[in-house]
Amino acid sequence: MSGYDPKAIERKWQQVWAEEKTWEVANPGQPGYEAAKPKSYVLEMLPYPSGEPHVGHLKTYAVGDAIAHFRRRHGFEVIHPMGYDSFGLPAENNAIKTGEPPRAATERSIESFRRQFREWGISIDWSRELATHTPEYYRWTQWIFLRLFEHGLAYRTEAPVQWCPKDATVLANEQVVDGRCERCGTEVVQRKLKQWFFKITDYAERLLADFDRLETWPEHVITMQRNWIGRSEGAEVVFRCEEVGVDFPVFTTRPDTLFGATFFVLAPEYPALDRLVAGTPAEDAVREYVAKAARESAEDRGAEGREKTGVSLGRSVVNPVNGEEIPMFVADYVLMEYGTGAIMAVPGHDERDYAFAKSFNLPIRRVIEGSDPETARDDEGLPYPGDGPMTGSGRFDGKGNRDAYEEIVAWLAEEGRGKTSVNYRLRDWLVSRQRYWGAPIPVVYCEQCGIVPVPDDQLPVELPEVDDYAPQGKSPLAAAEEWVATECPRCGKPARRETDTMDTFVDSSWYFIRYLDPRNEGAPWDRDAADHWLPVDQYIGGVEHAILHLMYARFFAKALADVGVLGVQEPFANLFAQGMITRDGAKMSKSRGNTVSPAEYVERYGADTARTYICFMGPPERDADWADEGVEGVNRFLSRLWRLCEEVEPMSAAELDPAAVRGDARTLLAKAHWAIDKASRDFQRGFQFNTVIAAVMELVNDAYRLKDGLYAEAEGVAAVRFATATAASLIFPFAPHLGAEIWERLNGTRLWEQAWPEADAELLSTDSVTLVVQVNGKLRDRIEAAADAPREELLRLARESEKVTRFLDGKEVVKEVVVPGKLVNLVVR
RNA sequence: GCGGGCGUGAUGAAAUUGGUAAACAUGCUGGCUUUAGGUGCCAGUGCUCGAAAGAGCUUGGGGGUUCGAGUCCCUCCGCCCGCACCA
Repeated sequence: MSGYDPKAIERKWQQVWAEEKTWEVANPGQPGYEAAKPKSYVLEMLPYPSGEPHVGHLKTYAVGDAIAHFRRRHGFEVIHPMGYDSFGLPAENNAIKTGEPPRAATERSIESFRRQFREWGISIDWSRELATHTPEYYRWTQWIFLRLFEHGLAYRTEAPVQWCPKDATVLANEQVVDGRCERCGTEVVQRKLKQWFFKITDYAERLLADFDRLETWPEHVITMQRNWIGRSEGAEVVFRCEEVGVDFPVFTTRPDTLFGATFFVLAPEYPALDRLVAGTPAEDAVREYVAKAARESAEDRGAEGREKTGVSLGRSVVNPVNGEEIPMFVADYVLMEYGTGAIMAVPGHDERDYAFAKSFNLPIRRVIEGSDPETARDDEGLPYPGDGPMTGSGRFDGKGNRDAYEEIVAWLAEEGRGKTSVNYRLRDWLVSRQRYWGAPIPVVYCEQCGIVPVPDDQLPVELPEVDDYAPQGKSPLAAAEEWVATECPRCGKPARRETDTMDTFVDSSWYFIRYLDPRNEGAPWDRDAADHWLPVDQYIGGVEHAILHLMYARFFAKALADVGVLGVQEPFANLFAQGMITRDGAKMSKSRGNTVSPAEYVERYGADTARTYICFMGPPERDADWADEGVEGVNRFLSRLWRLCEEVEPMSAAELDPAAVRGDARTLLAKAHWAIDKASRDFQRGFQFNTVIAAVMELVNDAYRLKDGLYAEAEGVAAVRFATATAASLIFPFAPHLGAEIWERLNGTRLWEQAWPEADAELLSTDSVTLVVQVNGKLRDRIEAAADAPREELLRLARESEKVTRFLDGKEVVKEVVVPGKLVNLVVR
């Protein structure tokens, strides 16, 4: 025996698949298009090519590839493409450090990723490969930008934005975590800058509503997005400052507490603030407070348990429900980004307002009775956030606060002082970056015409070569004078190009559509091709993209549908969020020195072992810790399967008649069909690959136990052959090279062209079954009985058992429970 | 604080509708093969008592429903993830 040689086997099949372009599929209307087959779009999130792929990538593509293979063998025409999210900061930061242009380093990484994906044997349609940093791709990223611009969905405005001093760029809200840059961990600061935004807030409602259109998404991902969008219902109520004649609308979720408002607060960034205090005694104090707030980081401002600070404005507003004048303050616990940047403060029923009122000695008033009868009406139980009857609220007294809520809003609306309102936490998506390595924003600034979009026929706006990649507070593109200086496409006069580039999340928000028609030079995609393949039937990736990428891509699909170039509202019908692979219980990182290099394991054990191990570690959605012993265990199993094949291959076998087979041959055959059944069900039940593989292991174990006896007869040999080929067939989605090799040796055909096996119901059922006998729910014996034995027969057998009678002696059986095929339970007293 | 997830042997984990807890794998122990080591094959391995037969106990803790609970209900504890001065 020559032993399991994964290297030789894997090289052989990878060559076959590459030469024959096995995994390529054609679009409708193209030669080779399979009209009869239902389509299935299986997609893993595209990798950011940096250095070498890591085990996280291996897991994503091992899981996705298993699904792709499974679907193909169920008769689907599976499209399974691959590409690279190749614009981005790491390559650029590397360029700043080493001087090597980002393009060179990126293309080297792509090369390495491509090679390893091939070595892993992933069944990719390479004819559709793309990279987002190529002009052929970002030309269409720019094209999409222009369409959004035309539809008012891309706009430029000056706004306070989050600036990362280290990466020297602004960031989207989603890319700031706890006041720090999501990428490098540096504290962000606020700056006021003119920036490009996408109007994702217009889509807040649809992004929420269309969760209903999704088939299978993990509940927690939906929840995270729902929280992020942060819809809250309430009312907008207008308070007026008579002294200066300005209206201050506020958003509140508690209009029922309006009578309890005892003061009013503006955010430090509130635009009308200057005007309010100019020339008043409060001016200096307010200016100072605002300046101090501006200096503080977002993280410090949001710190937990922070003392409430603020300054009185010396002005007041009128509460529209009772005409009362209440004092105005500026305080940093009110955020300009949320609501209207102003609040009515109800210290009796809001904790934050309560804390502020305590510090500033402001009145605290109860307007809703508490639930505790002892303190329902006095000030002991304040602040009280719950429900109850209204009090101190004029004509609403005695009503439940929920009813009063509706009536107060209706009344305000009549008076023109308020209306129902819905507020979102979601902000518009800030897409400009003051960095080099991204798609240039395709607009031109003309003194005469203003912002002028670059015409479609002048795309792509190519990224110019520059000498210095280091950002100087503005994009390195600004230094490319020749490139910046252009002429206005509208009037022909000298004009300047936009020097910011687009957030890389823009690139990855539509790549899955480009795959469908990747070489199209006249359009981003052919509409028929997109309509045919979309939506993605199964999307696979890490949960770290739950909000950013997945929400942006959902927004893009809707926006593109509105633009009229796409036919789906939701790009990803089913999402599978895989768990992380850890080492020694910790996230892998270079600084920790606990990384696992897939290449090393592929070299030592082969890709089949590495892939199968990853799928065997546990349910793929769960985090799992890498263990070298586990890899060896899986390698041992694949070797066992291989040796079984080598052993039976040369033996002569008889034709098998499943109906006539008896004895061990039948036992093994039945086991094979059990494995088919189990594997098929578990595969579909949430991709429980670990138990699929365990079932194949059981089959191989049984074959080993029975084979020596079976080899005596040609029928027995046939049974072992069948078990071996079945094991190869079932393990194929995880170990495609080994599966294909064994199948070819035993059956002479190509495994991936064979339909997924179906279990023979005849062989799944057995004549006799083992039943458990319990007395008072405790296991006492097991009995063999005919599968169709009647209840009386089962009870007789159970009572006859010696092990059972011991527990029945001197007792009275008060109840007999019989579950056919499972158990008998005798209840005694 | 709000939302979501999880808690089962020495370890990774199984357990379709409530019906044999611990499949499969790792690790460990023993046997066979081998000059030896490794590999390979076979067997054993939840805990306690017991020489054994056997008995009792066991799914984070406590309680409940049921003939029967890892699974359903209540309650408490612990860990992980997301959001968080969001009006």
